[in-house]
Amino acid sequence: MPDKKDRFKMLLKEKGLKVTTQRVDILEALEIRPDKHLTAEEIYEIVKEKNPDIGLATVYRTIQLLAELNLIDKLNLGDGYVRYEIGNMDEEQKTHHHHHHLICLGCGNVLTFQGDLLDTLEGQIQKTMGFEVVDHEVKMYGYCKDCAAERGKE
Amino acid sequence: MPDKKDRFKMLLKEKGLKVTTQRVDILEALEIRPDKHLTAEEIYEIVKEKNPDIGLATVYRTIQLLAELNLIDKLNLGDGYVRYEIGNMDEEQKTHHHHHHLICLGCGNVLTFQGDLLDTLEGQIQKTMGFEVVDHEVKMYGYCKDCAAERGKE
DNA sequence: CTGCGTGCAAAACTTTTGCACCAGT
DNA sequence: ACTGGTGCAAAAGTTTTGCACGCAG
Repeated sequence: MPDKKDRFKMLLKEKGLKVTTQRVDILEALEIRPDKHLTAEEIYEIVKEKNPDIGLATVYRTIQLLAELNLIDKLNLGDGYVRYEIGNMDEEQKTHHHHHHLICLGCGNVLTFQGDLLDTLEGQIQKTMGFEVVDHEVKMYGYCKDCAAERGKE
Repeated sequence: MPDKKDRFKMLLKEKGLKVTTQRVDILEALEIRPDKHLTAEEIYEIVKEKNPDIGLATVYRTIQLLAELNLIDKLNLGDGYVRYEIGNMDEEQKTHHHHHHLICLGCGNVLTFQGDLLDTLEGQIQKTMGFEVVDHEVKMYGYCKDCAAERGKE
């Protein structure tokens, strides 16, 4: 895949916006982080290591920009923080995200899964209710393999 | 179905908690309202019509209580407000809620649907990933029948 | 140069908490 | 009476906004 940073820079130029170090740093933070699902504050802390002068307001403003450009997805785990993750869709596939999350009630980890069954469900909704589905978000709460085993022992 | 208010009062007594007018008023507000999915502030406004002296803090405290008793469900539409709706489950069926919402991007209405297909999906997740699903929440964004028709015209 | 973007601080907003008073049991 | 509940106001916490300065184009 083409580097996400390049795509970002391209989009900025297209729209007559400026490519600043802060904006690139913030995208990088989201890209590098393996555990994903970062809050604004977490992104701020990461970027500050490299660029201590950055302001939290800039993080919020850039996050909003990135979401508008469909480069990142908003995600709400219900813990009071809004979280963000890099979108994993292809170039032009701007619609239909893949927000399928398994949230472990034991360790708090968030896994992702690919649900092709959702398409069937959407077809059903379209037919029975006339509701035209554009995007969806699915959250499953439960226990991951390890935590389920741990609980089984007790 | 047995009156939800009676069930609430019963549960309160069981736990040695008090049945106050405020608590009953708040449950009533959630029960009466047809459009459901109310924010704390909205509940506050509704109850204030009947009991102008109520405080917003009491609404928050009661909401928390009702959620703990599984009488209402938390719901996050991603618009910055936490919302609440009366649970539609049977007496003892405390696990596995039915948070299946269709959110219309046109008119903003929120519809509900019953998704039996989700069970299939859960079985698949259990098998392939060893993740034990306890509860789930599904949100579909799109256009309801009316709004889809409206958009078709243009 | 021109104007968009940034940092800082203050504001805005939702939700929580401390405390004195009040009401249900 | 006792104890938990309420209202008010202040606090806490996240996100937004106004403004002067600085940097990208």
